[in-house]
Amino acid sequence: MANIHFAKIEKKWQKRWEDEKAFEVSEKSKKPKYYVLDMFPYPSGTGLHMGHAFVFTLGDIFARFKRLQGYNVLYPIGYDSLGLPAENAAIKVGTHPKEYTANSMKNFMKQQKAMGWSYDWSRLVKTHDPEFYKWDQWIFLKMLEKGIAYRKKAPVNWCDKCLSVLANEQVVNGCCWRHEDSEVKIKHLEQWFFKITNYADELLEGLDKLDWPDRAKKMQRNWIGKSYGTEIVFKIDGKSWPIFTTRPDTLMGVTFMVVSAQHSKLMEIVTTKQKKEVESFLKKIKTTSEKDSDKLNKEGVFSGSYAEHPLTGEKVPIYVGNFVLADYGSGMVMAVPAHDQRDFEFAQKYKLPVVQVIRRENVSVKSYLMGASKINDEDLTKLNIEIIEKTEDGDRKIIIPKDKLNDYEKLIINKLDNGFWNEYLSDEIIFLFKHKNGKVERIILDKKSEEKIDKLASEFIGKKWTKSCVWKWLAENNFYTDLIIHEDFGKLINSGKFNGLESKEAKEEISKILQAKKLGKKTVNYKLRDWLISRQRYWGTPIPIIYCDKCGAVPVPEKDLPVKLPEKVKFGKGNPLETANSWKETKCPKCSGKGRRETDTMDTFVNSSWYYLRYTDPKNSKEIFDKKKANYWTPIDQYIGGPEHITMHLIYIRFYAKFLRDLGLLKFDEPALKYFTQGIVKASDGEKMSKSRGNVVEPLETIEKYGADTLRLALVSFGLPDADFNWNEKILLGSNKFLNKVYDYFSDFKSGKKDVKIDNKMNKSIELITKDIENFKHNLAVIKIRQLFDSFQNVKIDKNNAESFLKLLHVYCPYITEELYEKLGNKKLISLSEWPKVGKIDEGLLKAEESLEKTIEDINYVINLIKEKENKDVSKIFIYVMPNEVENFDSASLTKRFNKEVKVFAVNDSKKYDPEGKAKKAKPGRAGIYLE
RNA sequence: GCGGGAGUGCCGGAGCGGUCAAACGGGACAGGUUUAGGACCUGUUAGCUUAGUGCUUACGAAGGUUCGAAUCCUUUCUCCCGCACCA
Repeated sequence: MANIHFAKIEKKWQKRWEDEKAFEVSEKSKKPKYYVLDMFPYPSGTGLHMGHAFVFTLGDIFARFKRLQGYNVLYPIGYDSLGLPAENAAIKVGTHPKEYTANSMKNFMKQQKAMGWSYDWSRLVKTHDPEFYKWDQWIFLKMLEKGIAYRKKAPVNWCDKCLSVLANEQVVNGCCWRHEDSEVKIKHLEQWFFKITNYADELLEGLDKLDWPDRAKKMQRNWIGKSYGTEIVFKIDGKSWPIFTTRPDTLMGVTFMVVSAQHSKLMEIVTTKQKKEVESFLKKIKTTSEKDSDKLNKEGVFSGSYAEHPLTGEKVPIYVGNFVLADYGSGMVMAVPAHDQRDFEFAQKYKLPVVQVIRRENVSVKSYLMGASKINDEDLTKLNIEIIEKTEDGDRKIIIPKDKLNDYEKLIINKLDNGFWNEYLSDEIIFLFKHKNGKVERIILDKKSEEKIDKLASEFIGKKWTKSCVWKWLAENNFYTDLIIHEDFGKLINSGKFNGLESKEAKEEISKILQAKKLGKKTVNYKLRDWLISRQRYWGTPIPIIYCDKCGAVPVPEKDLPVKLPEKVKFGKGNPLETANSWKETKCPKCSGKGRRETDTMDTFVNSSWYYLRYTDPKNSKEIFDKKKANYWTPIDQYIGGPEHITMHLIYIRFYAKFLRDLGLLKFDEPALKYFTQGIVKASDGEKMSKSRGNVVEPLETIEKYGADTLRLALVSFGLPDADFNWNEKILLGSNKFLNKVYDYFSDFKSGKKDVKIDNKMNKSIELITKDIENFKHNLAVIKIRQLFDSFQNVKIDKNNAESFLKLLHVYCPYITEELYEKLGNKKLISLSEWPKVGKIDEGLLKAEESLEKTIEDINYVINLIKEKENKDVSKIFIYVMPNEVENFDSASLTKRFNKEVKVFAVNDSKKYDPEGKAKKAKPGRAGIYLE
């Protein structure tokens, strides 16, 4: 077998594609448009890695596929070239980020071209180009105008290694997203924000329309975190303090309040008496709380103040707690320990009362059977009562089936000693007291009956039964707690006039009453925060603002854009732009007085939030883009990228689209209709590929050794593209082998006759493969392509089918298919040809082939068997088939295949040779056979 | 804790109500070819059985729905990923 000269072929076709501008497109086409987009790469110095090779190959396959299907496909590429790594390299190696970036890009481009990706290079976009980031600045000014961009002093996440602040989305487990070992600190700084929360609702609702993986949609929903609830006003010292809750139905169970330790108005609540204690508490949690990724212990301290319960007017103590978020809701919560796990933990720790106000239906009945020596275990098991624990003194913890509750009551009334009691918990805690005279009293525990129960209990056992004692007991024994402490909905108890209401009704009712009293209203809350865009770094888009002592923060006029990055700055000591004095000092655009430029730059996610639009009109120097062009190409029909971008990039890009739409520039709501997330390429040992582990496989090296087509084919053959997979050298070799066979077959191609069977198989394959590609099931499509090849590799097929086959393979292996397509006599590029059409499919014929295959299998099996058992070689094969199937069995080709004499008979052929009556074994679709 | 996904042969992985002992690859084994190795070709690869078309177990575990389940439902175990004190 000849080895393919990949390098030569690759070079040849790269040049042809370039010379013919094969993949350059314009909006002046009659074909329908289709926008395929890969997330543009950050050009790092290390070059393209296998992960890149994989994603972009997926994109290229899809772009080529759509192109062949007759779409006007926009498949652009660019570089997300602003960003921290370039700057950090600058610090480390001493090069300027610009140089570093230029080198990286050069390196990238070479590799990208080698992979055979069919980009429209004429639309290349680089975000570090002032002609690009000029429009970042322009959008910023527009946002400022519309009140979307604003500046405020805020507690921000600070990473000591980045020497910059981070967006909320960039904080991972309390650490920096790029530096896992760098704890994020809280600093208070004046920073620029984008009011993404204005679009929270739309960002949430828009998800329904998108053809995205469920996982991605769910993650975004979760990130936006909309929750419906009620704002309830608690009065503290006559002042109103609203809090947010999703469970107003538990309002009557509030036993204390907790305010966040980071609350900005915390000290207004703390009394002078408690001040010292609170302060030392604050100090303590500052030093301990930070790194805990596990749930941290709930801790707190009494503030000294009390809040007024909006319904009962009762005084509720306020605690300062470490577990309440300052920036969610209002930074204070009403604590309902019976129906919130965190509140319960806190209540237990600080011995605060717990009041159950929601009762669940249909939960098992539990009882603690004290004393009751006359009741033996058999009595209980007879009633199907489960004894879960027995104490030394004969007490039993039991679970009673709901329907046996009456029987249980009867049993204990009969057998309980006079002058004793039993309590159990069904929907409520029920006490059965059996007096000395035999009278039985049944009392349900609530606030009113508490005193009476207390009295009776002390009469009976001589010591006081109090609620606090029960709670202590509960805490120690954990027996009833799961029935009382729960977060479920149910019916209200212990809630005065709301008793008996369902949670849902109670929510409405209580909200209504609060609203009437002006002490509350229904409201919504989001987890989503405004986007903090200020970064104290150099290699980003300068924020176009000039500070003036007289005029304040003045936007740079549009005509003065772009505000270019100064070249001469000092790296490594704080914010580099601070060191560019001649750049920093400028005139105030308003009063022409002394002005000072904003030295912060924008988060680089700003660039990727709209780059896809610039591709539609990349060289426009007058506008951000031509509206007509942009609206012709967009929205993106198929977006492809990593799962790590779901909560950052993909939220921001949607936000930007909505803002630009509101500016009147765009006509759509959602920028990316379909989104595909690829899996991660891991090393063959299942670990991440990394230099330190020494398990990295370099795309470029692989290309040199096996060819780009081999690499591309192998990458999609590993498994489903959206699942992670491990690198496997064998699959690479297998792919290479296959391509060699294909190359051999077609490079020496002589057209055969048209064949119905091959047509049929081809048509079926086209149908299935098209579907697979459409759904990104490339591993399956490749298998079908291989099977298709297997089916004809020993015969001559006609030119039409040959071309169809090459086109199917082309999306995966563009180079050799171009080469072979040319060898078939085509002058035009296969890249710009047409996807094969599905012709008529004869399912019957396919079945007939299947049955032929099965028969061949049978024959092979028996040949082996005879050889093994009798050590005889078979020389003649007789096949018996249904009369209508005879035509499917061509004895000549079978003779050739087995290199033995083959005779085919219809089962009803009276002249057939059949000494053992094997014809009787024949069934429709399966032949009978006899060998000798 | 919450949310998502997955558990199939020696391995990677198809199948997602009957056509399944399970595509396709890899590995292993046997045979052919070859000076040998490699490469290539042919076949076998749950168990039993019969010269194949038969039976029995199998699709993490246990139940259920159905004439029929790897496929649907319930419970449970394990693993992976994302979010995480969001009131």
